[in-house]
Amino acid sequence: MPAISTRQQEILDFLREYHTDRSYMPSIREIQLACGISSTSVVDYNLRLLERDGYIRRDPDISRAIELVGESEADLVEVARIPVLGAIAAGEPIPAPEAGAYADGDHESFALPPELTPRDPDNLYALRVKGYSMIDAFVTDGDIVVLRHTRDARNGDMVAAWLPMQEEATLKHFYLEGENVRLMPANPAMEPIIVPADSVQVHGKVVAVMRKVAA
Amino acid sequence: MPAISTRQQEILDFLREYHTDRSYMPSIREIQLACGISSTSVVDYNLRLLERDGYIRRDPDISRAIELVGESEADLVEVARIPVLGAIAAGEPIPAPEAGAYADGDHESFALPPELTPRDPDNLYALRVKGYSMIDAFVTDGDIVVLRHTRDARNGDMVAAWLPMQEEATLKHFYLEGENVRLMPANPAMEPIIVPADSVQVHGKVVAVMRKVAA
DNA sequence: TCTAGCCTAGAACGCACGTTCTGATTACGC
DNA sequence: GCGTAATCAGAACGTGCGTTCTAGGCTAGA
Repeated sequence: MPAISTRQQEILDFLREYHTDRSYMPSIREIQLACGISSTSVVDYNLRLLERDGYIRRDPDISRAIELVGESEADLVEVARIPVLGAIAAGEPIPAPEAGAYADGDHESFALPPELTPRDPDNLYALRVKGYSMIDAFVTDGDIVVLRHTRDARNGDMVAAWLPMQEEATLKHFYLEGENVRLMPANPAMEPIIVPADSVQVHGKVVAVMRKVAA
Repeated sequence: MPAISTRQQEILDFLREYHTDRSYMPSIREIQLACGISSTSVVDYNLRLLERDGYIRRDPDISRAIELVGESEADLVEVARIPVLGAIAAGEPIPAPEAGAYADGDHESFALPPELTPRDPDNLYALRVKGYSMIDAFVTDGDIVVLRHTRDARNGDMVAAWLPMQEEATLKHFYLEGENVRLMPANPAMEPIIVPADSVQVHGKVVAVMRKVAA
């Protein structure tokens, strides 16, 4: 792209600023006023140059029909925003995903990249993993686990389970075996937990794991 | 939000469609034409209702100044797109992040959520983890590791290293100890690799890990 | 049947706004 | 200097476009 004059740069900046505020583009005369330009023809002249150099696109005879090309839109990806309800740690209760929390509560939110988003992005929430009690499942302290809220897990699912008797929360693989539920660590060196099915509360199944490594 | 008539729904749909195409809003008469409405006053009337019910916002006397409220913009987040250069597996060479690959090559790309993006989002690339040779670092088969390309790692960094002598690639913690480099697994049950510093090529340090759990 | 409210028509009004025309001013190479 | 091109001024023109006025067709309840 060719270099542009300070005036053109000024116009371009104003376009960006105006658009983010109002979501539509300024008129010629508004540009004139904002940039301290004396005539509409000067604005038109500079817009013409900006269009020739590929910075903007214009539709003739249409009001405010200026498009900023090549920027923003390409880097803007629609992502699912999911609430981070809290932390999951062995021994602490799992925060309940109360109704309405999914939309936009006062919770911290997290942008899940499209590549990791399941087909059905509803009822998703995230928990921050606390402690080192689930390293057997490649999940360690500080990780963010993304869960879909569900009460009935299928065999093999990795679930956030709450054991009311033991007052313990864990992240384990879920297996229903007759009357009992086996909560299975991924590490053969650790023992599975086997409890009656009615003394386990499944709060959700893990659909994604993310971790930021300390720089 | 109150229910809206089919005509209002039709207008709303057209607004969305038109805006995604042209990035500005249609005029009253364009809406009239597209929705098969006989009069501009009917369009204005319905737009008035849509505004009253909170679906859109309008600026009076300004052409095409219709904003769709509550949607899209809030869910659009600027994310860093990073290229997935290939896979890292023990025994296979690490794909070289050739110059220009960061921008937008023909590589698959991945949207890194802002929460996991480092301050400096340059020189980032991603590798798909193949095999189970790094489970000691909470990284398992199928994971996506995000790395920043760098040649000099600092002690404790988790790096993608290439050992030309052994023809082996690994993901390990890096420690420089005098003349030697110790590549340290996170699991005490596994032995560290100690090699001369000049026979190790650091290709990058891990800044994030992500995993999609099979549904 | 009358009336009230909701929705639709058609046309006209008038400002908003893109465009264009004629010059003036500045910048730059010779 | 001089000439050409680039940039800027000011004004006028024509139309795009929001707005409004009047009025007609619905349906429902009194």
